[in-house]
Amino acid sequence: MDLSPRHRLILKVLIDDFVTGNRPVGSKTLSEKYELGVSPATIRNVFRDLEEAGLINSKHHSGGRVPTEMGYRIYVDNLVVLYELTLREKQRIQEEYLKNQLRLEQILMATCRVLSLISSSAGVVISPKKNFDSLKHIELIHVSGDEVLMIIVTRSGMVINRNLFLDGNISQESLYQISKYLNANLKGQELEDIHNLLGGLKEKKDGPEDFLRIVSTIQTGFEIDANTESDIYVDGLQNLVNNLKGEETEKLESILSLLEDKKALREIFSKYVNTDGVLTYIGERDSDIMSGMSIIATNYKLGEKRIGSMGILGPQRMNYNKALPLVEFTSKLVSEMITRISK
Amino acid sequence: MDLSPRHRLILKVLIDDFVTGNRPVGSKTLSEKYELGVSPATIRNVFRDLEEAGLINSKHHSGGRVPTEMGYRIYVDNLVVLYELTLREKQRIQEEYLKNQLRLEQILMATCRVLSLISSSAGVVISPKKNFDSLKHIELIHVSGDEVLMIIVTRSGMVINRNLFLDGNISQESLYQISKYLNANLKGQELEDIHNLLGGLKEKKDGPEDFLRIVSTIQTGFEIDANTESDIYVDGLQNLVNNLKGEETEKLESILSLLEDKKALREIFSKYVNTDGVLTYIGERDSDIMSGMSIIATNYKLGEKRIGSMGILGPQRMNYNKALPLVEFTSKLVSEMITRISK
DNA sequence: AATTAGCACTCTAATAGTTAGAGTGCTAAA
DNA sequence: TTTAGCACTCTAACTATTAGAGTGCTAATT
Repeated sequence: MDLSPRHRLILKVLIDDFVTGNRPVGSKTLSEKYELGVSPATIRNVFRDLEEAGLINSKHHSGGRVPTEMGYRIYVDNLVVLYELTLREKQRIQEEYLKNQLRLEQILMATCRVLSLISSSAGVVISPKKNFDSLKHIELIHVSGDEVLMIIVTRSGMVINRNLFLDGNISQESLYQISKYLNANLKGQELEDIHNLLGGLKEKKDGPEDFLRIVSTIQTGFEIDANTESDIYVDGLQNLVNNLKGEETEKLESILSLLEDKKALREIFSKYVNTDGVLTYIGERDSDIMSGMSIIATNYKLGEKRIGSMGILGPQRMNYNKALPLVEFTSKLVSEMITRISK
Repeated sequence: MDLSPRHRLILKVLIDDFVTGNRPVGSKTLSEKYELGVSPATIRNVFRDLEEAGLINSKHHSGGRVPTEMGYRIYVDNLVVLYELTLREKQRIQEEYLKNQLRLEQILMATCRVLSLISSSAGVVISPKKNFDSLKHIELIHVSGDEVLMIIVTRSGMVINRNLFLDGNISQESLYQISKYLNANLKGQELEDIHNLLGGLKEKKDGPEDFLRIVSTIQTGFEIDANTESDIYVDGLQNLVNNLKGEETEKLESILSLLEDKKALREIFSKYVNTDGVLTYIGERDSDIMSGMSIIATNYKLGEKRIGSMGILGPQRMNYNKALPLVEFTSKLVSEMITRISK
């Protein structure tokens, strides 16, 4: 399936045109609108080849051609000429961050807003995976009776609250001592490792007496389920309505329920945390929910460490040439900001 | 504009029918479908009166009648016969809560889900107003250098985190002492009052020396902006798509952006916090954003105190007879649960 | 006096027919 | 290998037509 330069060119302009105009593209229009140097008849011949290769499609006998998922795949991987964000656009993005830049939560929210605003699709940002974040501070607070509030501050700036229930009463004084001990010994470790470490200390009975009495409970506080314990930010739903205008409303409904289903969304986006570069997922025809839709996503980092994922979700027919650089640029910016505030 | 019983009856069945069938209602259908004991001609006469009174409308000369906002108003206030939730429905609601019932956040989320599921509209829940919540526990934690994390646990179960920056360094020991002092003196007070109290202590230089040194900063931590500091839960967006199917997509777009605009949403719903009973807002023709839509909302309580608001947002043409009891029942349930967990 | 039957009229939504425009594949010529 | 030419196809837009439901008015009925 190696394509000649002409085949590639024609596939590219076909997709460019389809993405802009949202209607099937015919040989005549293509030759008139773009200076391809070949006649419609030649284009038709190329179309035939592309159709045989499964890269384009036509719904009706004389209805013009439309890219298939595979066509988009080739386009995104090889053909798209990335648009360079203008200075104005970059400024606009940066301004959005300047409004409130102190807290992690606000940075992520702004990121989501930026993604949706500039791409005219839905922006999605998943907060850092907590289990790989590292401990900045821990504190145990006696709330009432046998109830203890455990506060974990992580390096990336998240604050995790846990309600723990002990077997018996414990004084705030003891809790202070235990907090002190925990901070001295665990600071800087990843939360997931801490869970294991605590297991070890429990086994070896290593540590102050008060601490050993409640170590099991504390350990459960460090059980972090990556699948339920990250926040998800979604923005720009109205863009989806706009983009899917005219298509069946069921599509819109199913996408909206996907975007409301935190668990499913997390599952979809989580795979981008641990892969570098901006990736494009193009919904397949048979997988009902994402059919006709694409996701452009990447990760963001704290220092050199990939901690979360972000991206945009829009119709397959979207401006990849702008969306890809947007996601890339924004992710770098977020990473910088997060790295800065964690110092 | 006092309506005879017959006028009221006909307005009621007209709206009942329109809400169910979503198409304009004519005199003949009405007389055939319902046993009104009068002929179509009589119904037509009644229609004329109702039309003169501004309660119903017809878009085209022979296009059947449709209720106006005023018509809905009368219907909701005087005519609707409330549906009694079946035992099954009540059970279903309670089950939704049983899945995760420990934390306030989860209760509110479940409430939102219930509202949207059963009403087939969008559910909206606003978390408790923080400034009227009362203090259960406060703790100051030294994070690094001059940065202090202030944790406030409220009676209703919320945990508020604040990053404070002091003028100079302070030891964790001092912070423990200050926390102790604050808990001893402020526990049980409303957060807003605490802000004022701290001002008084600052004036009078009343309290331990360490405390007075940072009282101003602590005070700023209690500045709570009710307009930005409550969480909002929204669920059931796909229902809106379904309900507004067939209408212009602009409506859907504007409603979705409203639901994404936390500030606006909060503004709309906040007025229900301090009024008792289930209220119905019926969007007016000229106010663009809510035209064609209705809100059914009420508050929920901690003990006897109204602390937050909740409700559903759907098309004007909705099942008021079911929506109203749903909101009422659910709000009572939430109030009970919140009251229980705060003990 | 209130209600209803009858009637002529109106409007929508569904159906079918027509046509211009864009697109197609194939063949033969360049 | 490319292109011109041609016969054919399909859609979307437009027009007619019609059945069905609804209306207001008037005169008859209760």
